Amino acid sequence: MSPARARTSRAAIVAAGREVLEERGLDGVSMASVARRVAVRPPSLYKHVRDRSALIAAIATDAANELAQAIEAAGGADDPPEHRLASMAHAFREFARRSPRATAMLFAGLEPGAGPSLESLARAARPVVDAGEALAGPAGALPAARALTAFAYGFTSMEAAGAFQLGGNVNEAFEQGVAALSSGFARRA
Amino acid sequence: MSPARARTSRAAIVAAGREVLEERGLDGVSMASVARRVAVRPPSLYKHVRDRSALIAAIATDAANELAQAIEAAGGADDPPEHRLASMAHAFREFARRSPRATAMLFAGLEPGAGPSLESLARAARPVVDAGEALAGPAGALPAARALTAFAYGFTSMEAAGAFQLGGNVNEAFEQGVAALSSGFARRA
DNA sequence: ACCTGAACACCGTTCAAGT
DNA sequence: ACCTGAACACCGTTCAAGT
Repeated sequence: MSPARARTSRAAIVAAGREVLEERGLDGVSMASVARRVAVRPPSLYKHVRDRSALIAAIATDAANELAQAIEAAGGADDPPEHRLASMAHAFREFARRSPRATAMLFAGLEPGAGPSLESLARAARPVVDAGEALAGPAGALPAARALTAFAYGFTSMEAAGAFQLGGNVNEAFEQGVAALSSGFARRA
Repeated sequence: MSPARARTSRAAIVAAGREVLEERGLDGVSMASVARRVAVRPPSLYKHVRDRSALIAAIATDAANELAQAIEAAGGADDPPEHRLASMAHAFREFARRSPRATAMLFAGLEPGAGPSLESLARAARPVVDAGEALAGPAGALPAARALTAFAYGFTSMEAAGAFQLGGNVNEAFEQGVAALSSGFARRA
């Protein structure tokens, strides 16, 4: 009559997984560590996620959706496209600083099946492509969006990895890169 | 009098590790799989590398040195800096296509201690900074080099991850991105 | 001086048994 | 319907014993 009530949920498991990911890295996201955090034994997780790689994929998709939301919020105004792109690039960088390891998961080519869902990534890409079209016209939209996304991701990823060891003003390099790409693609419109 | 002669070497182990890395991914680089490839039992590896994370770091450093060589070769001529930068960006992209998983290791922020040596990365960065200085002057050299490296890395990483799903001409986006960054930073010189 | 088998702790996963 | 302990295969690592 009272079959065992759920003591956790898929959402709680994914959220716990994201915490562990940022604290201990991807290797630290074990079924044991996540189960401990939601106060359950490891085998119980299999009632909510298929296996560890499905859990990793769910964590990545969760992060992608949060990123999409941040980018939508930043790109919504009807400013000139250069401003929207700069503001989305900033939002991306802030997300990457909050969630560096999740950001790496979104782009850095995990094993097939362990990455975020394509829909969640497409949702994050849409506002960038829209602003790219406003900037560079229909033909230039996709290359412009790709270049800006690649730049923002590459930059923040190197930043998170501590790759900028030579001093200098890192913020300025980011600003100038975004500005250079914007004006470079705009000219071709 | 004839103590056991070495049946393998650190170099052979690192080379085997790089093969396994590209074939099966980072998770596939186990002490067991690498030992099998060099025809030795797992415990023997510990005579040549401290532990698995030191092996991963050695694989990353090996890849960084190969990348540095490719970039040095591409950036050597005394062409105008725009040409040198474009040619180094192409060399980077070719390396990333040959060794996609190693490339991800070089930039995508592994756990501390598992990344490539800083010297090997600095060696790869040097020719880019030099060309950046020729393009943008002493003050603009570092931002220009960082922006171009971030772009090239981000782009090839997304390419390897299959992130460019929307069709269109991917090569063209890469070319245009490099050109936009070059001219954007040159103008500020 | 390096290689090996045995051993240990740990993890992902399955499954029968609980409630 | 979900949770659990027990069990299995696998991996990283150590170490004493071989040559």
